[in-house]
Amino acid sequence: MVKELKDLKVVFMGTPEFSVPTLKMLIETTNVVGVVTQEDKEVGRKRVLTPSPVKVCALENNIKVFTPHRIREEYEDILNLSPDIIITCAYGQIVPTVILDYPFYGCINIHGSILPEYRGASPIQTAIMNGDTETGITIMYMDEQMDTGNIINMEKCEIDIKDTYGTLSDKLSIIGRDLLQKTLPRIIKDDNWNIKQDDEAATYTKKITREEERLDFNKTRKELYDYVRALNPTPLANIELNGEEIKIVETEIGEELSGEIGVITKVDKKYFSIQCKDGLLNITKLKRAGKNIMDTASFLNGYDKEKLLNKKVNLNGEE
RNA sequence: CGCGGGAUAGAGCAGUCUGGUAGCUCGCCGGGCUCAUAACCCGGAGGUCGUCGGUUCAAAUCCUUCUCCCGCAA
Repeated sequence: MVKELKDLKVVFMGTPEFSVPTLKMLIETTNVVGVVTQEDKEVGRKRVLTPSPVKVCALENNIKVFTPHRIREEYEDILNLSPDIIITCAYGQIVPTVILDYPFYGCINIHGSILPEYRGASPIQTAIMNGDTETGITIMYMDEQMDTGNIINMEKCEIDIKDTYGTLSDKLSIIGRDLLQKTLPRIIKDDNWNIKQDDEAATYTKKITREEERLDFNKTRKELYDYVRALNPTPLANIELNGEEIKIVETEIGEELSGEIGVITKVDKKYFSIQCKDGLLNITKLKRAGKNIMDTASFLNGYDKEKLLNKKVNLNGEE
């Protein structure tokens, strides 16, 4: 059953901006018969029902959209589309076996790491957080468990020292799209790798919790620097200073120095520095509650410097 | 109507409670000092104080309408 790509009936499942480039590519090159995404969410202070980026894109292209509350129970509509293949990219729900078993060419997933490393919810953030210099995209078949299926193709990607979750996510999103485009013809011809994962080597990632957003200055400068960019642009790492939660947007690794952990030991014109395990972490860009992101120079223009120098940030949440 | 913060010069803030000709820290422009400077000194431009209306001799300030931005929570 070899088909032309443009006749291939595809159901796409995805939710965030990350998935959109891939969806667009599929719309151009295949026959996308349906898109499955998460329900519209009440967002923000006004609680406006907001559709996911994938839904917006699908509607713009007049493609049927399905937003099952629990796909585990509401899968009939999807099967009724009789897809030849289902392609998933950051959908956000576990897909039941009934669906996985249905399409002739199977269900494939685009994952933001080089599997079996970083299975799970936050592969991109975790790679940055760990200070990795390389990550990538894996395209693989889906099975009942999370990110455990056979590998079809992968492509590596360098992580720049200045990459954030946001910038790296953008890069991987494009790499994923292009890699899928290259790989799709081979999937149809059944001429792909189909390599079993080495479960022994697997590592796992989990969602970052609210408490984990607080910086722990018992760590090293590099660890904190990586942590901050792993949480940028969302949800952003934070510190508590003078009773106020301040989000940390961007830092630099400062000089090597020892001193009491968590104390602001230096206030420059363009940044201030907090003592961590092996030296100073320079805070160069931040965000106060109720304010927009600003560079530290601006922050310092309006902030009483006596409330900064030699003050200690709240280290609660320490182990 | 989920809770809360905010809108004052290009940026960040103070001033609002106790109405009385708009201020601070930067940036910018010009000049000076210096071997030099992101340092220092002198001078300058730049604001209808988010919007509508009201109270008042007088409103950034008090009362009211609306708009926009942001944090939390979901």
